[in-house]
Amino acid sequence: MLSDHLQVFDFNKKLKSWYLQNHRPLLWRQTSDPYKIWLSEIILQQTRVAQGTPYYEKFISDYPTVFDLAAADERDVLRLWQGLGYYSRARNMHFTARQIVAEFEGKFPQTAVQLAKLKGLGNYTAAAIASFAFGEAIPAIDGNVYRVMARLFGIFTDTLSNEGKKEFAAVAVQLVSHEDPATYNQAMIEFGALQCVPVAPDCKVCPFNDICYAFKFDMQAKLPVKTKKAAVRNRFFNYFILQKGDQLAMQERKGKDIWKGLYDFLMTESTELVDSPDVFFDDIVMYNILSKGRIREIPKVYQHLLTHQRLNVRFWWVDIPMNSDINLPEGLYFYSPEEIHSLPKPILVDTVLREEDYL
DNA sequence: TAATCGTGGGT
DNA sequence: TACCCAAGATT
Repeated sequence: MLSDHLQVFDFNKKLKSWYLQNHRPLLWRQTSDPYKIWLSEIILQQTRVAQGTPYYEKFISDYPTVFDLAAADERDVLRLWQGLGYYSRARNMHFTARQIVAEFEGKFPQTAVQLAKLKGLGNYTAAAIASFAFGEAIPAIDGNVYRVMARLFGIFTDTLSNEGKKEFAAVAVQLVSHEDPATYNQAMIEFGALQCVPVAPDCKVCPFNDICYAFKFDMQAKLPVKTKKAAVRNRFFNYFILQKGDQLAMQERKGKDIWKGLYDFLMTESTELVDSPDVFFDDIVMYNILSKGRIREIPKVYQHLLTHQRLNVRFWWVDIPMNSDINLPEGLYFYSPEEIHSLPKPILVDTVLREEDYL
């Protein structure tokens, strides 16, 4: 551990020097506008820079200010977010934009404590905005920073445990620069992202290989310590794409399951793969719907991987005659191709519709 | 508090 | 292939 102020001062000096020579010219670093910084931080949660960058550009273009975002429909915000995943980020961001306009006249709170009260902002994001936009001397500890600290100082406490968070935070508070906290936080994050990478870091060229615990004891692969993930569970979805003319029946997903707020089709979930449409007719509700139309061929199985789920999905296309008086279940409506294009959809649904040349 | 929330890239 | 992981937050 860095035991005194002189060592901390020296560490910060070398870190900043490394940063000034090696950092990437990322768009959201060219501004001190808290709205843009906030937007970038939400987008980058659990998301790679390469994947998030085009979304950042789209959002800044469509919603240049917090007022523009607040004035938007949630559906359009989700549509712009489509493909990024973790859609609660978009819903919370939209909610918070409206709160900032309604309660704070469009101005962001300026301290991490105040920022952390907003929906979608936890300790990390609040600290990041507070330091980047307002110069607060508070450490912003993301996954990169956990990794850097764990390796440098040989901290084996689980970074995701409460104990670990306290321990790492205590060390980080000692390290953070009070002269230039914004650059310090950017530098720690960038150092983790570029130099102290998760797999096979090139420690020969690391400016800290003289003091690094992990390098000294060859423990780079063991640090940081993280709890292992829960097992992936298998789920079996049967989607029914009811098509009437050029319109498809879609519905907004509700509840606590995946893809809340996005649009998909009539669906049943089963405990195993369904190979014949016969079983669907056992359910009276499904019978009443399916008997109004004609099921096409038995569709292929798509496997769609989420962090904790493996979805095995069949899309059963059902042609409904134009003169049918079919009554759709609650929440299900026919939409035109143009409307469907503008609806936010899970990437799997979007992919299938494109494959069928529908979108 | 441990489980859950997406998607895509890398190995 | 199967697994890891990526500027975390919420419940």
